[in-house]
Amino acid sequence: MNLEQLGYAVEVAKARSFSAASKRLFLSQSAVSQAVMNLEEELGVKLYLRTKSGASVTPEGSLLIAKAEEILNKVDELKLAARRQQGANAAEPAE
Amino acid sequence: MNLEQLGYAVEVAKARSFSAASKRLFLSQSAVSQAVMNLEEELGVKLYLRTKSGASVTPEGSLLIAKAEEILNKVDELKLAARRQQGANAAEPAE
DNA sequence: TAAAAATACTCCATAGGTATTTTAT
DNA sequence: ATAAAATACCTATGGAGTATTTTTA
Repeated sequence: MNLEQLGYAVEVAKARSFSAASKRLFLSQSAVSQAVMNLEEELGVKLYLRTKSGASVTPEGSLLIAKAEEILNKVDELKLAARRQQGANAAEPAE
Repeated sequence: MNLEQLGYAVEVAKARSFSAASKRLFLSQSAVSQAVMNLEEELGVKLYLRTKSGASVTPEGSLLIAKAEEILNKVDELKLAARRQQGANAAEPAE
């Protein structure tokens, strides 16, 4: 499992389509498909129902997608906190 | 940034040493050193003070390490939730 | 049959290993 | 001098691309 996979999975859920998600992510459809498939395989859970008109999140998937979003939010928090630390250090040269 | 890096960083913080952490993680000292250095570079924050007797978390690092642990906990939650979904599906063959 | 998704390859980036060098007591 | 960490270099794995095939409404 990795953070990219989680991000792609969340984007597919939002876009309700692999190809649409891949455009939003500036990736190929194949990259998104493979990444999400690997994630599904690793988790042992089918996250989406694939249809001609796109992809819809399965009932089992929705909980997991929600948790993936929480993780990604925490990662953003971490990055923001790091940037604040940087700034704090730069502002206090001699401590 | 990736989840392995965060895991290594947390382990180094706990072990207060790169080489000790690498043993716990069943990795080489070099792998842990490189991974954590890359993380520090990406975040722009020095997470540890390196000394002969090991590594201690910097004041700026401690907040970030705590956030890393939160992320890893959420990831564990996700994995657990996935396992529960698997079991639930297996138990309900025809729905 | 036409859209969306999956597959088959190829290439490249990077994670991790071993061996070695640098650093700090 | 020595223990810990950093660096150099190499290999293998896997992520992403293009081209193609398979699926399904």
